Amino acid sequence: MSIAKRRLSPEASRNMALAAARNLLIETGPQSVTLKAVAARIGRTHANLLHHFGSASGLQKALAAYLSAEVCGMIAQAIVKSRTGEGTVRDIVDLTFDAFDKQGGAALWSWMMLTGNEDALDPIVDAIHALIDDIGEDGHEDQEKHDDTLALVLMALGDALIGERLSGSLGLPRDSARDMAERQLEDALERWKCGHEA
Amino acid sequence: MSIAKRRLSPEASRNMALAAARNLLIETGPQSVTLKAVAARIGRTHANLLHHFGSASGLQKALAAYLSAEVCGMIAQAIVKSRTGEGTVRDIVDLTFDAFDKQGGAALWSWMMLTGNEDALDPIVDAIHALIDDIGEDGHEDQEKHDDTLALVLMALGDALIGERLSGSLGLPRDSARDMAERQLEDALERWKCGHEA
DNA sequence: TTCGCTATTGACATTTATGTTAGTAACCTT
DNA sequence: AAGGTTACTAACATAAATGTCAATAGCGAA
Repeated sequence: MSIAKRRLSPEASRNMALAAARNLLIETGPQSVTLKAVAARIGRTHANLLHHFGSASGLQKALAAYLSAEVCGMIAQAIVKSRTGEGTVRDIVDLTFDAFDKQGGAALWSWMMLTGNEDALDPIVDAIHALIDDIGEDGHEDQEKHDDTLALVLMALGDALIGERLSGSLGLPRDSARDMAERQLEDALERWKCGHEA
Repeated sequence: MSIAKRRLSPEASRNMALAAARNLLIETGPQSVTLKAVAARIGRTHANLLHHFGSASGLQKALAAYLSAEVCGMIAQAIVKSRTGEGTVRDIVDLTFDAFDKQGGAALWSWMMLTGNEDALDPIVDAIHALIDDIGEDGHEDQEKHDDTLALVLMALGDALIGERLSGSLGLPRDSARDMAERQLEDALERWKCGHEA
């Protein structure tokens, strides 16, 4: 029927759709990431998205993988810089918090958990695993290291969800949680170093 | 028409509905807390809930207030016990974590934030405010006190959402996050005490 | 007992998200 | 240029959630 649009490669179509979905997620929340809304952003129909992703949950899973890759790439860079002395511990904290907040990680992941779609979180868990192996001064895998990473991630997630609301109400500066996380991570790095030297 | 059920007082009806809604929230997540599902649990129709709560978002707000009261009452008790020496710091941590996890606080709270329903969170924020005034040995209101409370709450929220998934994948025991929170809160209490004596 | 109030319901309307299908046309290969 | 593959669309179908409304009947008050 009528005027068919210019054809895109399946990859280009998927990437455009995923970028649009991510922006939609960040701007207006997970519940607004619908086939119709995403399609409208890239000038297609929702049937087109079903063609490329198979189903709505297929789009969700693809979005999870897409966000994981994007976000973990950023954090990995910060860690590398930190190890070579170019970056600070605070950079790691900021990038982790941003990944959950500004990048939409918290919205996506908590939505997945709350809707029982836990499988979609596999890529991000794998990515965190990889980050833990990279973080710190060397490759040893202490229990402590996992503990401290867990605490950092949990605080980042919590902060992205309710940090603004809560710190505002308590009269705290917006980056109060980041300050706490920074302190804790610095203590942790110190501990790891000593433990290794001993 | 036909067979009308036995009439309940508005309060009894509301309380039954709210308890059902809370259980539904805990068991199957926020998206399953619909008028129809809640009504089915108490043997009524969804039109009945609309009669009592005005709208679906009215039910949500009432649920938020209901959960806040229930949960904060528990935590407040733990704090009182802790001050009289009957309870431990760990009790406070456990109750806070349970409030978000087993009591459904995290599901409700993050659901409200993600759906842009932030107003419904007022009662919880107020309750946290009240708790902060109670916590610790005395009534002084240091910045630090707020900081540490914020960290505790954020970790509890994060843990409720993805703690099981993440700690499991990292090979950590399930209560790893609680252990960390306990340590931090003990340090904090020590700091507050010293600051006050000085 | 009678009367008024209202808790309760069934039937209907609306909106929205997801999914299906057949047909069209753009692009690549030959 | 011809033909096949498939990206793309419109139209339809379906299911679920919310909301409206008139009618019924339980329950307390007079």
